[in-house]
This record gives sequence, C-alpha cells and structure tokens, in this order.
Amino acid sequence: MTEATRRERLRAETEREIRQAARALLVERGRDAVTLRAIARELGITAPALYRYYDSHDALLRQLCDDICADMAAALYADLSLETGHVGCKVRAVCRAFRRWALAHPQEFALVFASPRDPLGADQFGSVFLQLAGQLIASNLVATHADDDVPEVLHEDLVRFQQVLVDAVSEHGVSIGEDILNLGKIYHVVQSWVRLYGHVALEVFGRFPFAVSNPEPMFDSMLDQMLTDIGFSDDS
Amino acid sequence: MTEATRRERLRAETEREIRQAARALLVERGRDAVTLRAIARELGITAPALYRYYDSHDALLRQLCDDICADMAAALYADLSLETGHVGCKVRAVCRAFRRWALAHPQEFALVFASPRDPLGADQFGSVFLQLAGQLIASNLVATHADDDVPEVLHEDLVRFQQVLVDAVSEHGVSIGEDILNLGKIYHVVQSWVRLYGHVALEVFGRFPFAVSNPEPMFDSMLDQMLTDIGFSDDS
DNA sequence: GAACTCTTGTAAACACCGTTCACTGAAACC
DNA sequence: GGTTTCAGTGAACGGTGTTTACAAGAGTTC
Repeated sequence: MTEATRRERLRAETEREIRQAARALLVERGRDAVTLRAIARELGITAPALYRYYDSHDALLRQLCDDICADMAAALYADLSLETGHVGCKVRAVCRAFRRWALAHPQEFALVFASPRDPLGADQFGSVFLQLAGQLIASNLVATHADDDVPEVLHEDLVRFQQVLVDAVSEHGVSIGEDILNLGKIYHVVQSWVRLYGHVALEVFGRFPFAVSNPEPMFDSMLDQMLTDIGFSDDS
Repeated sequence: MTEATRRERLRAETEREIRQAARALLVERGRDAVTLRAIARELGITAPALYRYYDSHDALLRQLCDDICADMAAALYADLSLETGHVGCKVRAVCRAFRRWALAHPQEFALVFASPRDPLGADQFGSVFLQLAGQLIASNLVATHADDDVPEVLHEDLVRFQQVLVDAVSEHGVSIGEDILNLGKIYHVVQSWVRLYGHVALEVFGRFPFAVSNPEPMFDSMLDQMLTDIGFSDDS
C-alpha cells in the first residue's frame, strides 16, 4: 500500500510530531514558547536534531503558519458545506466560521494575520480565501454593481485582483466570465474583507474602544450591513 | 528653575535614554530585538542596571507601548490641528493621519495594535481615540441617525460606549448632550473604527488578498464610503 | 556478508537572552 | 562626619538559536 520506505515513514512521522508539538506549544503558551528546545524536549530528542527537518527556527515558524492556514481552511470548508442555503447564506456562514475560528484560536490568528510578514505571502490562506471568494462570487448570478461604480484609479488594482480570482477558481475547474465577476463586485469583496478582518482582529486583540459584553450580535449586525452593501438581499 | 535634585535629574535622563534606545531597537530591528542587554549596551551600562528602572522586560515593553501611543496621539493631534475645514474634513484628516502613521511605523503599530494584550488595556491610545471621536461627534451637530436604527441587542453595549465617550470628552471640559451623541451615531463610530482599523492593519501586514500597487486611493475610497455612511455629506 | 554511503541523532560549545544576588562607590541626608 | 539611599557592577543560573564534530544505525552495492 504505502510506497514509502521504512526510513521515509519514520521521517514523516517525526515531522508530524514536530509540527504537532509546535502547535501545542503555540496554543497553550503563546508564540514565544515555541522554541526548538521545547519542541525537542516534547519529542524526547535534542534541539540540534530538529535541524535535520528545518533550516532554522524561523523556517519552522513559517511551516507552522502554513499548517494553521490549512487547518483553518479545512474548518471553513467544513462549516461551509453544512450551509445549504443560497449564496448569501453561504457567505454569512463562512464569515461567521472565520470569526469563530479566530476567537477559538487567538494565538494562531495573531501569528498568521498580525505579523509584518514576509512580502511573499503566497501562503496557504491566500488561496483559501481566493477559493471561497471566487466560488461565492461565481455562484451569485445577480450582478448588481456596474464597473462605473468604482473610481477609475482603482481599476488597475481591481483588474489584477479580478485576474487572481479567476485564476484561483479556474484552478479548481470552475470558470467564470468577466461579466459576472465585474469590478464593482471585486471592489465590494475587498471592502468586505476589510470589515470582516477589522471586526475579527479587533475582537481577538481586545481593541474595541470599550468593553464589548455582547460582541456576537454586533458582528452579525455588521455582517447584515456588509451583505446588504455587497448586493445580497437581507432576507435570511 | 528645576526643583529636582541632581540625582533625580540624572535618573530622569537615564530613563529617557532607555526609552529612546528601546524605541530605536524596535524600529530598526523589530520587536524581538528589544532586549534588556541590547538597550544596556546602547547606554554603556549593564543589563541588571535596567532593573533599577523597570521591574521586568515585560514592564519595559508596556512602557514602550505607552510611549508609542503618546507619540501617535501627538502626531494625530498635530495633523488634526492643520485641518481647519468642517467636521467631515477633520474626520478625514485624522483617519488619513492614522494610516500614514501606521505605514511609517509598522513595528510600533504591530506592537500596539496586534498583540493579544493584557485585558486591562487602559492605555494611552484608548483615551486619544475616545478624545477625538468624542470631539468630532460633538461638533457634528446634524443628528442624522435615530436610536431605532440599531438592533436592540446592541443597545446595552452602545449605551456603555456612549457613557465612555461622554466621560472622555467631559474630562477635557467639553460636555455634550445625549441627543447629539445618540446610539445610531455611536454605532457608526464603532463601524468606522472597524473599517479604518481593518484597512490599515491589512495594509501594514500585507494581508490584502492581492498585491495592491496603489493603496492610497483605495483607502480614500473607503473613507468616502465611510463618511457617507456615517452621515457626512460627500462634498470635500 | 562485507564495505560503503546516507541519514538521524548526540554532545559540546558559542554567543545571546531575562533575572537574581551580593557587592561597591558615590551622592544625599542628618 | 557618619549614615542612609541608590545607581550600577560582576558573577551566576537556566534558558535560547545555532554550529560543529562525531557516533551509530539503515540502506545500498559488490
């Protein structure tokens, strides 16, 4: 069944354990607790042995980021698959799932979303977001926004994003026309991402200007407004 | 002129140098470079000497956060004082100033705004934001939003925020009535903070889903929408 | 099966980190 | 002038990332 040699299997297993230990340390004791020595201690080996698997502490942290993104993506997809309503419902579901995930995984969220990252940034999460956004846009057949809704200075960037979206979706076999994915919608996707990220980050980092005792309805309220703005009707 | 003894002056001077060195390290080499030993090296003293000024490395970082907030507040106030137009213009000016400051000080921004902070959070920045928001709201005499605009589940939190705002402004001698600072406006202030923070953080952390080549007009465009939503007329 | 290579781990070392503690020397006070 | 206060030192402890030389087992080749 498995084509891998014994050595390859052992190596893969060790690597799995490294990631798992790193993740546990991050979750339980924060970013600064994810040290090579602590991970090694957890596995019953010595720190330099980890250099057989990762070039540096930094590389291991990058891998950790990717793992987190992949897990988050899986969680979002799972929540999305439970939602069988129309597109507006799906968008709402995935936004709520994102918030839920972030609140349940604050350390992971902080590591992935709030570090002045490597400019590359071609991480797992990007493609997940593009995936979801692209699919949701593609299946929303009502084109309520025309191109001339957005200022012309933004066209260049939005066209680029449009291409990125089209590519991302086509990689999964879905093809959408430019008439459906028009610039007005693209712009609203960006704006929605701004509001979604803003709200979730503020909540996770406790940076609202006052103590919010009941943040969930506030999030839902923002979501309603966002969906209205993006062109979905408000009926739930 | 100065009532302080020689010793007090020297101490104050050293403390100033500590903060300055810590700040320089943060700016030039990132959060992780702000170590006690590096600071001490910069001052030509030894690391344990710093414990005469701060209880721990963590306490020093907290002080650094406060310093950053104070500096940012000063920068925002300065930019605000240059703007002599009506309230809409002032809001626009201070939002732009916030973005400009964040982009010019990414390490400081990350430290202050994107760490799962101490729940206390009664930092300098809070009062600055409340200051500005309160004043701007108070001077916007056109009450375009009524209380029934916002869902009732939010009332409890918004009333609390209303009180916080009223207190913050009254501490500076300005008193405003509840009729002006109604819940609809409060809600829009919160929503504006969500969008402002979201956009700036995404830009600083490079977390837009595509490479934005021209982010300024995108920010301005969001600002226009935000000001329209909040009830300011769109004439510049 | 012996000789060989490749891989995975170790132990020791280096330079750095936060923190504690016993101490020194000078300033401030009475 | 004697005493107290206090900023600063040096040594030490246990922690960190990383490099190096080395050992020992797994896999391969003859």
